[in-house]
Amino acid sequence: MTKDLRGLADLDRAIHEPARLLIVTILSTVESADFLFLQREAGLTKGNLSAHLTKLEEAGYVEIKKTFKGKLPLTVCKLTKSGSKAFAQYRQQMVKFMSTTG
Amino acid sequence: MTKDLRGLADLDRAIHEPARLLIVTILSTVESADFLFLQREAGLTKGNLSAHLTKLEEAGYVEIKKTFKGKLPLTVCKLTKSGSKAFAQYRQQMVKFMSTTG
DNA sequence: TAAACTGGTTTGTAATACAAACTAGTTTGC
DNA sequence: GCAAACTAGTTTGTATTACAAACCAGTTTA
Repeated sequence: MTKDLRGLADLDRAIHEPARLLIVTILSTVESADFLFLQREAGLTKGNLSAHLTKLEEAGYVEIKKTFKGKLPLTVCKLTKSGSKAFAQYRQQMVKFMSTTG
Repeated sequence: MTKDLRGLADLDRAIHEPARLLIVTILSTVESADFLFLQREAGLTKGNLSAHLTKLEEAGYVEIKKTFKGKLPLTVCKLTKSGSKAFAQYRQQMVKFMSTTG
């Protein structure tokens, strides 16, 4: 397994951005997560989180379901199959390029 | 070694950007590199490379020496001590967060 | 019934990545 | 000898972005 460093230029930008990387990493550890949980966990402002979730949704990586908990809105997010795959590949690339052995 | 995922938000953005991550990774494999070598190796346009090198220099991560090879300009770049350290830490973080074990 | 709160989205703005256009000097062709 | 083409970069213009402040629709509290 050789490192063609140029592969670094092809990193998936939808995932690579730190805030989204954090969101996706969190989502990869749970079955699903609601908006406020993600906000607390990631430490993002609502506006910022909302924007990043929209990007991830547009990329097809996160599925967003709007429902209600009692009378209040509830936004539930989960990684799609495609999102899981993309994240797995991103991790593989990163570990490959960043590990010292090689 | 526990993963506090929030650490992902603190990734060094001077390094994290893909083009710069590529540049820094290349520089970490050589003692020094001139502008055109970096351009070929990284596959960046001159303008883009120039801008990224300036950023890395401003961050104190790359030292840029302008000299001449014969009569033509020669720009030689190398990682500073601080740059090497920052890159090592970046890699550590990334491997820590992206490895599946844990 | 108005004020404050909840769970978000939209909007404005500053920073960024990028390539095209430019610059300063050099070599080549005629 | 001088214009045209080339070298090695830098600066400038633009489109995209990340981000938080302002906003919004509905709900609870006073």
